[in-house]
Amino acid sequence: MARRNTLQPKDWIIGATRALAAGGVDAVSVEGIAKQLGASKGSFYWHFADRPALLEAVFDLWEREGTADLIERAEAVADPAEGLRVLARDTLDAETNGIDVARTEAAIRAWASRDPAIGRRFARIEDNRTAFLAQQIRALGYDEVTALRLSKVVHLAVVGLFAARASGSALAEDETLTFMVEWLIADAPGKGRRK
Amino acid sequence: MARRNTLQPKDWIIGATRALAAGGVDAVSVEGIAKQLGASKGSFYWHFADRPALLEAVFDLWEREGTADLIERAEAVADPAEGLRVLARDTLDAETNGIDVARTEAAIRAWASRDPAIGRRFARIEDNRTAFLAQQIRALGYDEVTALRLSKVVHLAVVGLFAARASGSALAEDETLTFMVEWLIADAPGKGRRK
DNA sequence: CCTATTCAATACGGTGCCGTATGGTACGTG
DNA sequence: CACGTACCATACGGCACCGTATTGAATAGG
Repeated sequence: MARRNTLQPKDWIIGATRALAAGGVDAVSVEGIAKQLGASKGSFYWHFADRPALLEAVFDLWEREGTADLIERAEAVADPAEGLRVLARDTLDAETNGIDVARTEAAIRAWASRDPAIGRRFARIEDNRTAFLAQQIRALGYDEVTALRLSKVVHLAVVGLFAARASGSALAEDETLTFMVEWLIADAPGKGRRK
Repeated sequence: MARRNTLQPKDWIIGATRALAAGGVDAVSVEGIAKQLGASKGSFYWHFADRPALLEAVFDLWEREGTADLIERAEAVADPAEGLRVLARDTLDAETNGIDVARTEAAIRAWASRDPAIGRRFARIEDNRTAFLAQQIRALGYDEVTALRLSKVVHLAVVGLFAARASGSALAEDETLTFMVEWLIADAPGKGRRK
């Protein structure tokens, strides 16, 4: 690990993610990122086999930093109400690695809807998310079936929030999500919790 | 209007919409649609000036058939509860012109997030939708500010429903939306309506 | 100081797409 | 039947991109 002013794979991955967020998966071009990075293709093909390999690395990084980490942080909180708040706060965090989270999320979902392999991986991640959501809501005191329904509603709203935010919609304010979460907590049957 | 077995502009528009729904705006290629239509570029450039003109026509058609019509039909219903049900039912209708509505909607939103002109038109349409939603919810008996909040939640959930459905997610069942709508109606302060 | 290894630039062939140019066919009308 | 017009196919130049091949610089280690 001597060299330091040399380009690392992660630089390419981040550049690719930036391009992905900005223009969708079709906009992730080796030559484009190279220019935008002040390098050339020669460098890229040293670090990666080909374009698909880069895309896979993009997905891997996003899966770790944009998904798994969120749930881990929220899981660490004992109180389910507070866990949901933490999750909401993290979800609303605008960027990671200087890249817009909502646009990335939306672009990756669109990508998943076209590439079957990515689609399968994405579906698994989504299942994890809603399972965790349902579990937290269940822990608030809701019964099983209601918790499941509510988790779906909340999840769809979050998906919509990302999509709307990516398209610059004025509807996508933080307040809409926090309103939902606080309502969920306040209306929980278990303990008559009020803010 | 003599010729009938000849290609009409609308054929190209529908083909383009199909391509848009399947692969996003970048997948709308003149040569691709031509092949998929059994024609050649010569035909296309007879009916349209260029690719942007085709895309504009795609957006126009979608705006009329996929948006304005919905609100009109729901507006025709006097009872706000029934109007919401009609809107939900129409929204969940799987296809128009043989094209998947959810994928089209998702693709157009992604398109709007990249093309500023489309973005502005799309934002106006979205405003109309939520304004109508808020008005209906208000008519159920909710107060102004709550109706506004709820309309945003419902709208985001619908956006999420489309996005999730486009990516083939199992979470995107009709039931989740109808559950929300029925809950809205049942919990309305005005009349204690129950199904 | 010499050399092997790491990293990167340039040049090239191949492909898919856009838009134009040019030519061809079929039909309505005189 | 001649002819103009509506409609369409083919061929072409240009561009952006992928992936490979080749060459070059910079550094570590003997």
